[in-house]
Amino acid sequence: MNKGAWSKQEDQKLIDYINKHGEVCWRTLPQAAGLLRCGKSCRLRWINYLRPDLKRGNFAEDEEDLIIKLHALLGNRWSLIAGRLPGRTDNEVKNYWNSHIKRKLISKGIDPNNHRLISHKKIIPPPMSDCSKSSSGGLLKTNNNNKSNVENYGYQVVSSDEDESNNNNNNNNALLLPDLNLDLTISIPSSSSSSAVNKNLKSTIHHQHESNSSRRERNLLAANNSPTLLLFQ
DNA sequence: AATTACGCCAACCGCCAGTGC
DNA sequence: TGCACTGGCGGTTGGCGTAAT
Repeated sequence: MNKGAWSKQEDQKLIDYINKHGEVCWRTLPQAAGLLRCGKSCRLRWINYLRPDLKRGNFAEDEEDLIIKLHALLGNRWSLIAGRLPGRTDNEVKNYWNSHIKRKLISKGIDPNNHRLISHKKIIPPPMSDCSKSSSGGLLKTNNNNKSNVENYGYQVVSSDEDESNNNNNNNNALLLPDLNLDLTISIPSSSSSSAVNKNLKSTIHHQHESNSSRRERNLLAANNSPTLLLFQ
C-alpha cells in the first residue's frame, strides 16, 4: 500500500477510472483502478485535488469575507462553509483559515474562535475568605444584574492602564458580533456565477449554540444542498 | 554558503453516524 | 438489537519551499 504524495501516474489512473465509471465504491476502487492506495486516500485525492470543478489558486476578497461570516455562524464546520464556496474544498478552506484568516483576525485584535474583540481585562479570583461554603466549590453566586457572570461569582474584573484608554476609545469590551439574528438565505452554489459567493446569500440563521443539533442534521443539510440553511437553536 | 525558522498545504488519522445484514 | 462496514468530517502531521540569520 502506497502512502504519501501521489505520483502523476497514480493521479492519471484515478482520473481515468472515475471518468469511466464515476465515483463508485471507494473501497473497491483502488484495486479496480490498479492503485496501491486505500479507498479513503483515493477519495481524498479526488475530492481535494483532482476533481475537474475545483477552482484552486488564491482566495478572492469576497470569498474571504464569506468564510469569516460563515465561520462566525457555523464554527469549524469546514464542509458546510466550503459548500457555499463553489470550487473550494473543506480542506482548502480549513488550511486558508488556519494559515491566513486566523492570523489576520488576531492581528486586528479579534479572537478567531468567537469573533469577538479580544478583551484585555484581567480577572482576579476572589479571596478565599470571601467564598461562602457552598456545594459549588465554595463560590457564592450573587444576583446582581449589573455585574457580569464572573463578577457575580466574586471575581474582580480590572483593566490595565493601557487597556483602559482603549476601552474608553472604542468600548473594547463590547461584542464584535452581538446577538446575531441574521436573516440570510444561502442558495445552491452556482458554478456559472462569477461572484457567486455573495449572491443569493440569505438564510434563516439564529446565532445560537448548536449543541443540540445532531451531526446527522448538519450532514443532511450539506448533502441535500438545501437552499435554506437552518440553524439550530 | 550553510543553517535555522517559518509558512503553506497535501495527506493522514481517528472518530462518528448511517446503512445493511 | 447488535455488529461490521463505509463514507464523511475535523484535527493534526510531515514534507517542501522560502525567508531570515
